Amino acid sequence: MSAVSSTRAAFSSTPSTGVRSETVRSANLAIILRELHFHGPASRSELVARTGLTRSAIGALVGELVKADLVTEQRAASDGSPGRPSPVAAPVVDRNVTLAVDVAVDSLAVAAVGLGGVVLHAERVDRPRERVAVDATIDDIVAMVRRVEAVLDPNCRIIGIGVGVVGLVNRTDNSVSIAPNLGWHDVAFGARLQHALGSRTEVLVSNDADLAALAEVRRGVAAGIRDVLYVWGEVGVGGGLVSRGEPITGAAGFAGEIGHVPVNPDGRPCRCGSVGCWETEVGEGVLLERSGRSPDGGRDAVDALLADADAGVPSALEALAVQARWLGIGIAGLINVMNPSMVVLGGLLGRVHPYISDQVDAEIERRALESSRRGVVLVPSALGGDAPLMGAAELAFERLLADPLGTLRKVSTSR
Amino acid sequence: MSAVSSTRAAFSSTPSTGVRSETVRSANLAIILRELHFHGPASRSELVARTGLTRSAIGALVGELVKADLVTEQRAASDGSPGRPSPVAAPVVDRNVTLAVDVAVDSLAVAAVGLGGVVLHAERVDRPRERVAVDATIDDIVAMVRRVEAVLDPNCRIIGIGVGVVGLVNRTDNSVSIAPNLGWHDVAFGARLQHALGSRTEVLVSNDADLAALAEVRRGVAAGIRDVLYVWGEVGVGGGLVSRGEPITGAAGFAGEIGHVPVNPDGRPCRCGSVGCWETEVGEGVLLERSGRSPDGGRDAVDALLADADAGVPSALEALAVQARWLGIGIAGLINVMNPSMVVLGGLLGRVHPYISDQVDAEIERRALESSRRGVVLVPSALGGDAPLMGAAELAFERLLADPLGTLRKVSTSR
DNA sequence: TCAGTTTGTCATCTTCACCGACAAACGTCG
DNA sequence: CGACGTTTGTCGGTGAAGATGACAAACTGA
Repeated sequence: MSAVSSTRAAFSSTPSTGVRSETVRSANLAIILRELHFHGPASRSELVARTGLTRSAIGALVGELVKADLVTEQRAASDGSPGRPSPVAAPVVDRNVTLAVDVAVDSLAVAAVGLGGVVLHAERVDRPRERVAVDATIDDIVAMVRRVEAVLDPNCRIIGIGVGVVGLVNRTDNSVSIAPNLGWHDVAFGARLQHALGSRTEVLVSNDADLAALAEVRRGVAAGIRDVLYVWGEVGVGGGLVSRGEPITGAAGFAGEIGHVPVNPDGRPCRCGSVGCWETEVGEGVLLERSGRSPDGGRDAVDALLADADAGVPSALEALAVQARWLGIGIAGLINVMNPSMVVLGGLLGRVHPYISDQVDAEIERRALESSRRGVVLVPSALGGDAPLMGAAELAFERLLADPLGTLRKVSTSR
Repeated sequence: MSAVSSTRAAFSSTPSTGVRSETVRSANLAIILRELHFHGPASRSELVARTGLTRSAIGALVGELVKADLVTEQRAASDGSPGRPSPVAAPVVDRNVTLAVDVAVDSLAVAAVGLGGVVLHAERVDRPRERVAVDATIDDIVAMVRRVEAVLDPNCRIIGIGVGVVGLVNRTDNSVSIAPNLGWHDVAFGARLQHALGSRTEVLVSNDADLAALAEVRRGVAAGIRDVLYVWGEVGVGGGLVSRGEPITGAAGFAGEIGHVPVNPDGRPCRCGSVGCWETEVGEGVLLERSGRSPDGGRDAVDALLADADAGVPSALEALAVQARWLGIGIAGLINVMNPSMVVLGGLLGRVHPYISDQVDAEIERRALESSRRGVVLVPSALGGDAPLMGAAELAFERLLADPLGTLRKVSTSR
């Protein structure tokens, strides 16, 4: 079981284990820390209002977090209102840090993200196709992590390490089952990276589209929205499903492979071995092909296509129209399945969407049930290409946010 | 917000509100009551082992449940093991009852279900197409409820009332948005039925496929399995999605309309207005049509078709083969989206499955990603046609199981 | 019948949040 | 500039709930 779900089990809706008063403390500390992490600094009185706890309880809880160096308190700047000013609690950004890693197809990124979601330092390097092997990737990541660590506060704690990988990730053991774009197959990536880093904290690995969805829901366009469908498309199409504010992982963590839903059973063969998968109709390759270009023209070819569309070139408009139809068909099906209140489009699909939004909307209106689609909004991703990286950081923070002091005890002894 | 999610919010993973010691008590009472409701009678020492609470805590908690007449304690039958025997706690079935209602296409069912999931009394009546109007339906339900109530223990409490309807149900206000098979449109069904029954407890309404899924996960073939895809098909196709043991409802409760996922965009028109929805390829109508029968032959025609298949009649086998292909295509897509560990087939699809399981498996193997489908099992429904009714009862129990004493206070004052 | 084992019960302790009184720190008004 | 009202932190006391540990009860088996 992943760390996220296990630490939360104590307070889930069907807890097998009993609740003790100690659990109450940990839950209330978690509430406050989550509040500060996600919504930024807040005065004590704001915390009182939001949690419903008393002033004395909040005082004690914040005090404990301060003692643990997770939170600082500062005098409030006077805002003109009467009464004694309430000190403002803020997360200690510099000394509570997660490392986030993104293993993309042609680039590698590492970031250090402080509590509160502040990016302290980030690096992204392009890399040639020859260096995507597992060992080379791990070597490169370790080197980047060392560079990033050198910049950090020497007294800082590494709370967790989160990794996003373009591929199918088994979240029960942080291994990569298959990553076609990297040529990986059954790699115990989490364990190997952890060993290479010499870290005692578990390296959490997840699918990059799932992490992008997490990032958008936590800090992006979908912040605060509980039922979200995130669709990420470049060469392939992936997705992240969020229900009640929590990502749907599936039994082993493979959920969200929406690019391989059959939409055209007699269509093109897919690299997954099936035929007519959604990504064979909305991926970058077909779009370029339909506009008369080479399917592996890459980003530059897409730019040219969109320029053509701006200029009104018929072949470009036609290719986009076909794209719009299939995009609408796939999204409509997923709306019927999930009934989200927001659909977020990332990657290529986010770039293309402004050109075809009307056609996509029309197709959805035709294909999705009226009840299910009522109130749904389609929006482009807010975090762009760094969404998986930000999601990886959030994944690494989850353990701390679920049980602050308990996690800290483990982190401090692991050094 | 539905009662289920609101009562659980206090202990969900992201509680906005603080946790008090009173909440601890209510959570622990809930744990014990859930244990007894779902897993049957248990000795106190078993409860100690399962919850991790101490003997004294369990004693006090069980005592409180006994005082509330939710639980009885009896001396254990000696089982040959040494030591002082632990009294066995069992739910009080007869006096804690929910009413379950199932509004199906051509029948109506009402049941009284006692705590622990025991069906105390159930009635199902077929009804002609002329009586499906809202008012007639409500009249019939009220009459059936009165008959059922007459059989119950005069001292029993009605804990809740749950209703399943063949149609799209808005769970935020228990209204039926649209039920094509009944000709209903925007009906405040929950409120109207509640008024007609003269009840003060909220009548909870949900989609019948969602409820069938709930029933299968709580007490059927999928008991204890956390990620389940339930596919229910007769004339139309519906579904219930379960992730982490909890049903996925979507933003307004419309999630699970898997029958309207586009699988054949240039296929048959669907009664929903779209084209090539999954149910146009796997519903009862096409299956009969493909075997050379009238599409509205109903259950008898299906029986004849299956008899033909047993006898090896080519047209029947061919129709089933086509059915198998489309069934596999749809399920494969949903496996890629959800990564369940079990797929449950209900209704017609459950009946047909034994005839075509190999072909369906083969299609899934071709269409679903290897990682996602690994370990997935397809099984027919265990509860059959009564699954929605049983699910309605479970829906009605949820409030009590989330906060036993708090709910009881409301129930007792409402009479 | 007696030792061994398991379990219920009871008094006491610890933890944690609530409550109420008081003091501190601010703005405002005369 | 100082008194007043307002808001908020702090501190001691209270109550609820589970943990602890000693002791009694109830069963098995020799």
